[in-house]
Amino acid sequence: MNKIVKRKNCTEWTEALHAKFMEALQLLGEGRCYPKEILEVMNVPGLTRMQVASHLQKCRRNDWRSPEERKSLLRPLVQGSSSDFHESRSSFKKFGTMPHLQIKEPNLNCNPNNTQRNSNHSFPNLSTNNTFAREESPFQQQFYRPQLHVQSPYLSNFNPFSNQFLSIQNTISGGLQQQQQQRPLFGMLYSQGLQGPIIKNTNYRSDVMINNGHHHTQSDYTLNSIVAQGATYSGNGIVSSRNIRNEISNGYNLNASMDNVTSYSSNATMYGTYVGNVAINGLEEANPNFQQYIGEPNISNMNNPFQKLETPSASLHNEQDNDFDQVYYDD
DNA sequence: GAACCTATCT
DNA sequence: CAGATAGGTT
Repeated sequence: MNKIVKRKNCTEWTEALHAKFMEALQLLGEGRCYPKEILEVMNVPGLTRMQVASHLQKCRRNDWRSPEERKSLLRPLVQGSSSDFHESRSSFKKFGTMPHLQIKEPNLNCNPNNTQRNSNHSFPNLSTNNTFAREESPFQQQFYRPQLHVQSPYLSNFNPFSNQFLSIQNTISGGLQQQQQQRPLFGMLYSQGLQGPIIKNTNYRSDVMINNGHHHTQSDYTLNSIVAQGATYSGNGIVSSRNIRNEISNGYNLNASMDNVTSYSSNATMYGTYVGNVAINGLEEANPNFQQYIGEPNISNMNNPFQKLETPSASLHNEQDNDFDQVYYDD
């Protein structure tokens, strides 16, 4: 007998296979993470689209554990947080369907510019301009369709529960709840209704900065807004990091200073998140003062990664500087 | 009707 | 529990 014969129909998603999967995602870019395409890119003989889809589902929901992880995950550690879980599940359902997105501005370099809108809540302060806010795990973004088209005055809501991903994640670690209250959101004000530069926000520790203005010269496109985001996911040898540094896209400058973002330990269900400062404005260079770095604990073992990211804002350099106004939504 | 997606089953 | 499948949606 040859080994050509398949053992079972049940493919096991090994680290390696998953790695391939992740690679495919990377390759495809945020806009096209669909089972079919992933499958094609992966180009693994026996693999079917449905299998990929299934795996994708798991990953999106953060349900998937690598075989290796499973082993080490033999510890219970349940703290009666199941209720949380269910709660989020319900809302999850509500917003579960993917929005219809339009792909726009393909030339933006910033991959993680996705937007997904699940519901629109109006947000008092920012309603005037085109405001855009979002929250999502970069990691997750990888799995979803990105490149949304952010419609003008548009504000997605900040309720963490509106975001299925977040919900799920929240359930992952107990401490999350608090994070949610921090309103991880940010706003962007586009002078000209640009759709491009959406810097995605990150989940748990997003410090928002909204710059109101006087420091800018109105150049062709001025984006008065500071947003932060960053994340890194690394698993199975795949690291996708978004270090945004003076990225220039479509004529406008994206001055993002952020040092390394987050890290994700292959086992975790989490993505750390780091929030750097991205300043998008007419200025040519990133303002050093602007830099904000939220200390990144080595999140190697993170039962509750978020906890650690909770307070760092207190130590942000920027906090005392007046160069820019910062607004933190900490409660 | 294919591809997606979520939910549910095995 | 991981992965397959059902069944609804786009």
